[in-house]
Amino acid sequence: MRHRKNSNLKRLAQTPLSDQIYQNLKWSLTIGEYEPGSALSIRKVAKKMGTSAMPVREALTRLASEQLLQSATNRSYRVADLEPKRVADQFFVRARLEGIATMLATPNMTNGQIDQLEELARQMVEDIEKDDNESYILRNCNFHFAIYEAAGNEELFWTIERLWAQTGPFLAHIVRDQDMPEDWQTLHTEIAKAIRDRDADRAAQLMEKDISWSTHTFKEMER
Amino acid sequence: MRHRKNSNLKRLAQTPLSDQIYQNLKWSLTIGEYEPGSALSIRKVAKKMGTSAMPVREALTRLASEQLLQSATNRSYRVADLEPKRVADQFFVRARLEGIATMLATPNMTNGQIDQLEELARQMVEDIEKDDNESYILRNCNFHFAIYEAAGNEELFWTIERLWAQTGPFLAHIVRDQDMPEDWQTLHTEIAKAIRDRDADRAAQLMEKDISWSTHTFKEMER
DNA sequence: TACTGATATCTGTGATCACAGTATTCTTCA
DNA sequence: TGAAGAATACTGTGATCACAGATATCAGTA
Repeated sequence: MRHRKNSNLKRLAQTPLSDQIYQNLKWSLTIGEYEPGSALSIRKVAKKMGTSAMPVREALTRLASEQLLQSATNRSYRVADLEPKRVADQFFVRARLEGIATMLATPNMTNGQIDQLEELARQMVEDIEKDDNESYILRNCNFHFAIYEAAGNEELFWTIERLWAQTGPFLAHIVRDQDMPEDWQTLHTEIAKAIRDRDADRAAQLMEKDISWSTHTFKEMER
Repeated sequence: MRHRKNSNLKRLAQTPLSDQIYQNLKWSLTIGEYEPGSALSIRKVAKKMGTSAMPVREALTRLASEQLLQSATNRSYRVADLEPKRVADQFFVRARLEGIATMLATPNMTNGQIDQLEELARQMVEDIEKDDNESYILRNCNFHFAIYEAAGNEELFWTIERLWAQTGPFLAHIVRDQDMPEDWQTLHTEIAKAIRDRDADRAAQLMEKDISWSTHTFKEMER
């Protein structure tokens, strides 16, 4: 009687366990559920997920391959804990790519989609007032990705998605610990407005501003 | 008597077999050794490498995770064979990122490094005249990466490296089958000159031109 | 000859074990 | 009480097996 113990993850039609675990962990990283530097052991995660070590191991090596996790030799996997310079580099690349994506998206978005952006922006202001960081992080994520999806460039979307997962743990750290600059309250509303006006250059510029604030924060931490 | 049969890959100090295989295959993809669509079976690659299936399997899932390989359910892994639109999207992202990297690199490069660029550009002209495609591909790769390394942004470098591996099989296909436009002979020399003049904008512009030629080629294949 | 259906082979995936390192804990001695 | 060293528990990695689904091969029929 081997195999198939009772498991939390069912074997869904055709999607391998390792994929489910990979997606699962990647999302957790994106929304900052793990602190930078925290350890993830194969067997422990496997126990938590209710599977054998095998699929977890694949998921972790994949995440490490995308530099979301770090792996020293014969040491447990850890959530990447990078030099401030490196994190700033990541935010720099994000700023550029997301600017480009915004420029591409601006003429493509329907008025209905822009309505949703404005609604999200409004709710995010509420989140800040209520000090609800977790909700803010989620809505911020939805806001941005709604735009990038409209850009219509799969490769661009996918690259940005990876960068979000990479910077996720750090951004969450900032949002939770630091005071957010005041214009963050209005920035997302302005972005939605620029898209409404079909002003691609301004939308892209605001988007880069939104992200590069994080860049500056990390460059200052370097000192 | 299990384990450790005679293997082509030695267990080098601290670098896992799966890493070696991963790097090995990734490089092969970058320089276009595999045709898009060709199959890679875990057990066959393992036999060729002289290892068990285990490390090969990790390498292949990692490559698939980075979209260098495709994996249908219960089917063998294949070198990505993408829609022309998707490939064009990849080249678009590459063009932008490599433009940015060139701009960052221009003020950083030493005169000695620029000498090397010019030498490479000169040799590439020879390669075209001698119709030595494989040598051209290698030198082209070295030329570009020498610049991106000088940009001093690890994240940017790494993202571009991944995109090269993704577009590698397609670019090699173009270089081998199509006639290259005439200004390719002089483009790299011009890029080196612009960097020598410390004209970052012009260097970036030329770099984007170099890459976007591939974009247009693939957009035309779409029809 | 052309089509059909059964059989054999090959595919990735998950589980399990063996191993060699690393980290931790616990004991022992001063 | 303190430090040092041995023993134990834990880590990722590689090999091997079991399994189910997909593919290819080949025989038998019309």
